[in-house]
Amino acid sequence: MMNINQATDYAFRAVLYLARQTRGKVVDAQTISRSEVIPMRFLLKIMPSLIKKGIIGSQRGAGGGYYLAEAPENITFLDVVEAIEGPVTINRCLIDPSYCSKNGAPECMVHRTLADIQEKLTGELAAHNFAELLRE
Amino acid sequence: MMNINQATDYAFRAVLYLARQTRGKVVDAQTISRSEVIPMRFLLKIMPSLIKKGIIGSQRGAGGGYYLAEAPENITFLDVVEAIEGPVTINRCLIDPSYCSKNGAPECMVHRTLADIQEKLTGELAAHNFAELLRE
DNA sequence: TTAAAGTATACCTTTTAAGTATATTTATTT
DNA sequence: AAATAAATATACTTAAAAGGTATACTTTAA
Repeated sequence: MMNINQATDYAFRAVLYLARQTRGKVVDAQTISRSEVIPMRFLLKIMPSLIKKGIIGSQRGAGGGYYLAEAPENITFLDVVEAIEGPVTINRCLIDPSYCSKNGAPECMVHRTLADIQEKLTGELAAHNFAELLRE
Repeated sequence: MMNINQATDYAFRAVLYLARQTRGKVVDAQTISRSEVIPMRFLLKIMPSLIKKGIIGSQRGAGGGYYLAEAPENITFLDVVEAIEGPVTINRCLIDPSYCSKNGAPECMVHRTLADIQEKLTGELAAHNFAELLRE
């Protein structure tokens, strides 16, 4: 079905939640979990991926939590998808030619067309940022 | 990773194989399986989905096989994806609101943006047909 | 009428998704 | 300095989906 996974869906909501706070405000995991109806433990597991990408930051210890590390207009949908799922690849043969059962026939037309479609998709994901979500 | 599955990849290659034959030619499953390096039994399982969509047709009995049921220019990538995987939905909340753990908050911004992205993706899939693959 | 095809089902095995649990580290507060 | 609140690291579990295989059956040309 070509869909994003649940973790990514939760990540979108967590980032949007932080984007709605006053800039730099630190919010603990439990508050985000309750507000966005995301299983607490699961949220705790995906947050480090967003941190590694530089989308959010964290403050450890009592009174700690998470905060937005970038301006909302600089965080795109592509950033979040890549943070959680890694590079977007609509067909594995596009990253690993050995994956193809025809052994990466170099002149594969299907491959080329999928590469084109994939490029359009990533472009579209990159075209949407979180500032836009705050406005509407 | 937002990728199509293996069955769809095989289906693309099977359809392209038939599109390369002289119009209406009947080719048996084993020949397609060998030429395109697709596991025979697996190919046999996915072909009925392409038939239901009207993309290919079949001839049963001795000397039977499969043939293209449409002109290549009328078969799009979207047709094949939908035949095998059903409707393209990048997030399940887009087809089933009850799926959302926030219970389909009607004014969900993430939802709206994903719907937009999905529309662009299906448009892109529909913009590529098999006649185009024959030319290059 | 027999053999070569596709069809229908059902099964199996591996991987991935989704979520849970435990122990540990960090840092604030008292 | 101790207690406590919070994130982090790691490992485990369960369920579903992906990918493929096997068997029995139906159709039809030769």
